[in-house]
Amino acid sequence: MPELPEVETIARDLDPVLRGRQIVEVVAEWPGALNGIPLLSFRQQAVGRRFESLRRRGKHIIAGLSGGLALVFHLKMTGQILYRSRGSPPDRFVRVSFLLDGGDELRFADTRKFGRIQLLDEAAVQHLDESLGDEPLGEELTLERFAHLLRGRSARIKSLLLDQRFLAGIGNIYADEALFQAGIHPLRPARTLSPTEIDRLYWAIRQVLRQGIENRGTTFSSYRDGLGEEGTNQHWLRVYRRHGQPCARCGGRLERIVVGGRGTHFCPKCQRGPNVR
DNA sequence: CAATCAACCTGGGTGC
DNA sequence: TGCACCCAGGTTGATT
Repeated sequence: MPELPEVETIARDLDPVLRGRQIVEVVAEWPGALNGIPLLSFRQQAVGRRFESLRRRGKHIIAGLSGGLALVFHLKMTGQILYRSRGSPPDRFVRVSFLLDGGDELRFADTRKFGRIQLLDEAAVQHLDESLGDEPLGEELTLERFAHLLRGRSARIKSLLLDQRFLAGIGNIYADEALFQAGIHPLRPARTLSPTEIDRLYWAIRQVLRQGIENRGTTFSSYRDGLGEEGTNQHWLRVYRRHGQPCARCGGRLERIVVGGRGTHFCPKCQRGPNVR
Protein backbone atom coordinates (compact mmCIF):
# COMPACT_ATOMS: atom_id res chain seq x y z
CA MET A 1 0.00 0.00 0.00
CA PRO A 2 2.25 2.73 1.11
CA GLU A 3 4.00 4.23 -1.88
CA LEU A 4 5.28 7.75 -2.28
CA PRO A 5 1.90 9.57 -2.04
CA GLU A 6 0.82 7.54 0.99
CA VAL A 7 4.11 8.00 2.83
CA GLU A 8 4.15 11.69 1.93
CA THR A 9 0.66 12.09 3.34
CA ILE A 10 1.63 10.42 6.59
CA ALA A 11 4.77 12.53 6.92
CA ARG A 12 2.78 15.74 6.37
CA ASP A 13 0.21 14.64 8.94
CA LEU A 14 2.75 13.75 11.58
CA ASP A 15 5.17 16.64 11.25
CA PRO A 16 3.07 19.29 13.01
CA VAL A 17 1.89 17.01 15.81
CA LEU A 18 5.24 15.36 16.56
CA ARG A 19 7.61 18.29 16.29
CA GLY A 20 9.01 19.12 19.72
CA ARG A 21 7.41 16.13 21.43
CA GLN A 22 9.50 13.95 23.70
CA ILE A 23 9.55 10.15 23.70
CA VAL A 24 8.97 8.99 27.28
CA GLU A 25 8.60 5.24 26.69
CA VAL A 26 8.79 2.60 23.97
CA VAL A 27 6.47 -0.40 24.19
CA ALA A 28 6.99 -3.30 21.80
CA GLU A 29 4.29 -5.93 21.43
CA TRP A 30 6.42 -7.38 18.67
CA PRO A 31 10.11 -6.42 19.04
CA GLY A 32 10.88 -7.95 15.64
CA ALA A 33 9.83 -4.62 14.13
CA LEU A 34 12.92 -3.03 15.68
CA ASN A 35 15.15 -4.47 12.99
CA GLY A 36 17.16 -6.73 15.26
CA ILE A 37 17.94 -4.18 17.93
CA PRO A 38 17.03 -5.50 21.41
CA LEU A 39 14.12 -3.61 22.91
CA LEU A 40 16.12 -2.54 25.95
CA SER A 41 18.84 -1.04 23.79
CA PHE A 42 16.31 0.59 21.49
CA ARG A 43 14.43 2.06 24.42
CA GLN A 44 17.61 3.30 26.05
CA GLN A 45 18.58 5.17 22.91
CA ALA A 46 15.16 6.60 22.07
CA VAL A 47 13.65 7.61 25.40
CA GLY A 48 14.28 11.22 26.34
CA ARG A 49 14.80 12.45 22.80
CA ARG A 50 12.52 14.89 21.05
CA PHE A 51 11.19 14.85 17.51
CA GLU A 52 12.86 17.67 15.64
CA SER A 53 11.90 17.04 12.04
CA LEU A 54 9.96 14.70 9.83
CA ARG A 55 10.50 13.98 6.19
CA ARG A 56 9.97 11.38 3.51
CA ARG A 57 12.68 9.82 1.36
CA GLY A 58 11.38 7.29 -1.13
CA LYS A 59 9.02 5.13 0.90
CA HIS A 60 10.87 5.80 4.16
CA ILE A 61 9.75 8.18 6.86
CA ILE A 62 12.74 9.75 8.56
CA ALA A 63 12.03 11.32 11.94
CA GLY A 64 14.98 13.36 13.13
CA LEU A 65 15.46 13.19 16.91
CA SER A 66 17.43 15.42 19.23
CA GLY A 67 21.03 14.36 19.62
CA GLY A 68 21.57 13.38 16.03
CA LEU A 69 19.69 10.11 15.81
CA ALA A 70 16.75 9.38 13.50
CA LEU A 71 13.85 6.98 13.65
CA VAL A 72 13.40 5.54 10.18
CA PHE A 73 10.15 3.77 9.38
CA HIS A 74 9.45 1.56 6.40
CA LEU A 75 5.85 0.39 6.16
CA LYS A 76 6.34 -2.30 3.50
CA MET A 77 2.92 -3.77 2.61
CA THR A 78 0.61 -3.15 5.53
CA GLY A 79 2.35 -0.81 7.94
CA GLN A 80 0.65 2.18 9.54
CA ILE A 81 1.92 5.01 11.69
CA LEU A 82 -0.90 6.37 13.80
CA TYR A 83 -0.84 9.44 15.97
CA ARG A 84 -3.35 8.91 18.78
CA SER A 85 -4.27 11.29 21.54
CA ARG A 86 -4.28 10.22 25.17
CA GLY A 87 -6.89 7.61 25.96
CA SER A 88 -7.70 6.71 22.34
CA PRO A 89 -9.17 3.25 21.88
CA PRO A 90 -6.72 0.55 20.87
CA ASP A 91 -5.84 -0.12 17.23
CA ARG A 92 -5.46 -3.58 15.71
CA PHE A 93 -2.04 -5.03 14.98
CA VAL A 94 -0.03 -2.46 16.91
CA ARG A 95 3.56 -3.74 17.10
CA VAL A 96 5.42 -0.82 18.69
CA SER A 97 4.15 2.23 20.56
CA PHE A 98 6.02 5.42 21.36
CA LEU A 99 4.55 7.15 24.40
CA LEU A 100 4.98 10.91 24.25
CA ASP A 101 5.11 13.62 26.86
CA GLY A 102 1.60 14.81 27.55
CA GLY A 103 0.15 11.31 27.14
CA ASP A 104 -0.35 11.09 23.41
CA GLU A 105 0.99 8.12 21.51
CA LEU A 106 2.58 7.19 18.21
CA ARG A 107 1.60 3.68 17.18
CA PHE A 108 3.30 1.52 14.59
CA ALA A 109 0.79 -1.09 13.41
CA ASP A 110 1.44 -3.75 10.78
CA THR A 111 -0.59 -6.90 10.16
CA ARG A 112 1.99 -8.70 8.08
CA LYS A 113 5.02 -7.78 10.21
CA PHE A 114 7.10 -6.80 7.20
CA GLY A 115 7.57 -3.20 8.28
CA ARG A 116 10.60 -2.06 10.26
CA ILE A 117 11.70 0.77 12.52
CA GLN A 118 15.39 1.62 12.50
CA LEU A 119 17.37 3.89 14.79
CA LEU A 120 20.10 5.42 12.66
CA ASP A 121 22.88 7.93 13.18
CA GLU A 122 23.55 10.64 10.63
CA ALA A 123 26.08 8.59 8.69
CA ALA A 124 23.64 5.71 8.35
CA VAL A 125 20.86 8.04 7.21
CA GLN A 126 23.21 9.43 4.60
CA HIS A 127 24.07 5.93 3.47
CA LEU A 128 20.37 5.11 3.14
CA ASP A 129 19.85 8.30 1.18
CA GLU A 130 22.66 7.47 -1.21
CA SER A 131 21.34 3.96 -1.79
CA LEU A 132 18.10 5.35 -3.22
CA GLY A 133 17.45 6.83 -6.63
CA ASP A 134 16.14 10.29 -7.38
CA GLU A 135 12.90 11.58 -5.96
CA PRO A 136 10.37 11.42 -8.82
CA LEU A 137 8.93 14.80 -7.81
CA GLY A 138 12.28 16.37 -6.96
CA GLU A 139 13.79 19.29 -8.84
CA GLU A 140 16.91 17.33 -9.66
CA LEU A 141 14.94 14.92 -11.83
CA THR A 142 14.66 16.90 -15.03
CA LEU A 143 13.30 15.42 -18.22
CA GLU A 144 16.84 15.29 -19.55
CA ARG A 145 18.10 13.42 -16.50
CA PHE A 146 15.17 10.98 -16.69
CA ALA A 147 16.00 10.27 -20.33
CA HIS A 148 19.63 9.78 -19.35
CA LEU A 149 18.70 7.30 -16.63
CA LEU A 150 16.72 5.21 -19.11
CA ARG A 151 19.47 5.16 -21.71
CA GLY A 152 20.95 1.73 -22.27
CA ARG A 153 18.71 -0.01 -19.77
CA SER A 154 17.33 -3.21 -21.21
CA ALA A 155 15.06 -4.02 -18.26
CA ARG A 156 11.33 -3.86 -18.70
CA ILE A 157 10.13 -0.37 -17.99
CA LYS A 158 7.71 -1.51 -15.29
CA SER A 159 10.46 -3.32 -13.36
CA LEU A 160 12.68 -0.26 -13.63
CA LEU A 161 9.98 2.01 -12.23
CA LEU A 162 9.70 -0.32 -9.24
CA ASP A 163 13.47 -0.34 -8.66
CA GLN A 164 14.10 2.01 -5.74
CA ARG A 165 17.72 2.53 -6.84
CA PHE A 166 16.37 3.94 -10.10
CA LEU A 167 13.69 6.23 -8.71
CA ALA A 168 12.65 6.20 -5.06
CA GLY A 169 9.00 5.95 -4.09
CA ILE A 170 7.08 4.42 -6.99
CA GLY A 171 5.25 1.18 -6.17
CA ASN A 172 2.98 -1.19 -8.00
CA ILE A 173 -0.12 1.00 -8.13
CA TYR A 174 1.48 4.18 -9.40
CA ALA A 175 3.77 2.31 -11.82
CA ASP A 176 0.74 0.81 -13.56
CA GLU A 177 -1.13 4.11 -13.53
CA ALA A 178 1.81 6.09 -14.93
CA LEU A 179 2.40 3.59 -17.75
CA PHE A 180 -1.27 3.71 -18.68
CA GLN A 181 -1.29 7.47 -18.60
CA ALA A 182 1.77 7.53 -20.86
CA GLY A 183 0.41 4.84 -23.21
CA ILE A 184 3.42 2.56 -22.71
CA HIS A 185 3.30 -1.24 -22.42
CA PRO A 186 4.79 -2.46 -19.12
CA LEU A 187 6.99 -5.04 -20.86
CA ARG A 188 8.77 -2.55 -23.11
CA PRO A 189 12.56 -2.59 -22.63
CA ALA A 190 13.38 0.83 -21.19
CA ARG A 191 15.92 1.70 -23.88
CA THR A 192 13.35 1.26 -26.65
CA LEU A 193 11.21 4.20 -25.51
CA SER A 194 11.12 7.03 -28.03
CA PRO A 195 11.85 10.61 -26.93
CA THR A 196 8.12 11.31 -27.14
CA GLU A 197 7.33 8.35 -24.92
CA ILE A 198 10.01 9.33 -22.41
CA ASP A 199 8.48 12.78 -22.28
CA ARG A 200 4.99 11.37 -21.75
CA LEU A 201 6.19 8.98 -19.05
CA TYR A 202 8.09 11.69 -17.22
CA TRP A 203 5.01 13.86 -16.95
CA ALA A 204 2.72 10.89 -16.28
CA ILE A 205 4.78 9.86 -13.25
CA ARG A 206 4.57 13.36 -11.81
CA GLN A 207 0.86 13.58 -12.56
CA VAL A 208 -0.18 10.30 -10.95
CA LEU A 209 1.99 10.88 -7.87
CA ARG A 210 0.75 14.43 -7.37
CA GLN A 211 -2.83 13.30 -7.78
CA GLY A 212 -2.20 10.55 -5.24
CA ILE A 213 -0.95 13.13 -2.75
CA GLU A 214 -3.88 15.46 -3.46
CA ASN A 215 -6.24 12.58 -2.74
CA ARG A 216 -4.33 11.66 0.43
CA GLY A 217 -3.30 8.25 -0.85
CA THR A 218 -4.88 5.08 -2.16
CA THR A 219 -6.75 2.91 0.35
CA PHE A 220 -7.53 -0.63 -0.78
CA SER A 221 -7.44 -2.28 2.59
CA SER A 222 -4.88 -1.32 5.19
CA TYR A 223 -3.54 2.09 4.21
CA ARG A 224 -4.41 4.89 6.63
CA ASP A 225 -2.98 8.38 6.97
CA GLY A 226 -1.19 9.63 10.08
CA LEU A 227 -4.50 10.19 11.83
CA GLY A 228 -6.05 6.86 10.84
CA GLU A 229 -8.20 8.12 7.96
CA GLU A 230 -8.54 6.49 4.55
CA GLY A 231 -7.35 8.08 1.32
CA THR A 232 -9.61 8.60 -1.70
CA ASN A 233 -7.29 7.98 -4.63
CA GLN A 234 -8.65 4.47 -5.16
CA HIS A 235 -11.69 6.09 -6.77
CA TRP A 236 -9.55 7.70 -9.45
CA LEU A 237 -7.38 4.80 -10.59
CA ARG A 238 -7.64 3.96 -14.30
CA VAL A 239 -6.11 0.48 -14.50
CA TYR A 240 -4.87 -0.84 -11.18
CA ARG A 241 -6.95 -3.92 -10.26
CA ARG A 242 -9.47 -3.06 -12.95
CA HIS A 243 -8.72 -5.98 -15.27
CA GLY A 244 -11.84 -7.22 -17.04
CA GLN A 245 -13.37 -3.76 -16.92
CA PRO A 246 -13.52 -1.38 -19.87
CA CYS A 247 -10.65 1.00 -20.52
CA ALA A 248 -11.62 4.59 -19.71
CA ARG A 249 -9.91 5.77 -22.84
CA CYS A 250 -10.80 3.26 -25.59
CA GLY A 251 -13.48 1.08 -24.03
CA GLY A 252 -11.45 -2.09 -24.60
CA ARG A 253 -10.94 -4.73 -21.93
CA LEU A 254 -8.20 -4.09 -19.40
CA GLU A 255 -5.85 -7.02 -18.80
CA ARG A 256 -3.75 -8.37 -15.99
CA ILE A 257 -0.37 -10.03 -16.44
CA VAL A 258 2.54 -10.76 -14.09
CA VAL A 259 5.74 -8.75 -14.50
CA GLY A 260 8.64 -9.40 -12.18
CA GLY A 261 6.29 -11.30 -9.92
CA ARG A 262 3.95 -8.34 -9.56
CA GLY A 263 0.37 -8.10 -10.76
CA THR A 264 0.36 -5.67 -13.68
CA HIS A 265 -2.70 -3.98 -15.10
CA PHE A 266 -2.88 -2.29 -18.48
CA CYS A 267 -4.88 -1.69 -21.65
CA PRO A 268 -3.50 -3.81 -24.51
CA LYS A 269 -4.93 -1.40 -27.04
CA CYS A 270 -3.76 1.91 -25.54
CA GLN A 271 -0.42 0.48 -24.41
CA ARG A 272 1.00 -1.36 -27.40
CA GLY A 273 3.08 -4.47 -26.79
CA PRO A 274 6.86 -4.65 -26.90
CA ASN A 275 6.76 -6.82 -30.02
CA VAL A 276 4.24 -4.69 -31.86
CA ARG A 277 5.55 -1.98 -34.10
C1' DC B 1 23.06 -6.02 -15.92
C1' DA B 2 18.60 -8.75 -16.02
C1' DA B 3 15.06 -12.30 -14.70
C1' DT B 4 13.02 -15.66 -11.52
C1' DC B 5 11.92 -17.42 -7.24
C1' DA B 6 11.76 -17.99 -2.35
C1' DA B 7 11.36 -15.86 1.92
C1' DC B 8 9.60 -12.75 5.39
C1' DC B 9 4.05 -12.82 7.63
C1' DT B 10 -1.06 -12.40 8.15
C1' DG B 11 -5.73 -11.60 6.78
C1' DG B 12 -9.35 -11.21 3.39
C1' DG B 13 -11.94 -13.05 -0.25
C1' DT B 14 -13.71 -16.94 -3.01
C1' DG B 15 -15.36 -21.33 -4.16
C1' DC B 16 -16.91 -25.81 -2.67
C1' DT C 1 -19.58 -22.94 9.23
C1' DG C 2 -15.45 -25.02 7.75
C1' DC C 3 -11.65 -25.46 4.79
C1' DA C 4 -8.47 -25.26 0.97
C1' DC C 5 -6.64 -22.05 -1.96
C1' DC C 6 -5.29 -17.68 -4.06
C1' DC C 7 -4.21 -12.95 -3.57
C1' DA C 8 -1.89 -8.82 -1.64
C1' DG C 9 0.53 -2.04 -1.90
C1' DG C 10 7.59 -4.19 -0.60
C1' DT C 11 12.31 -5.63 -0.39
C1' DT C 12 16.28 -8.71 -0.24
C1' DG C 13 19.22 -12.42 -1.40
C1' DA C 14 20.30 -16.71 -3.92
C1' DT C 15 20.47 -18.68 -8.42
C1' DT C 16 20.78 -18.81 -13.34
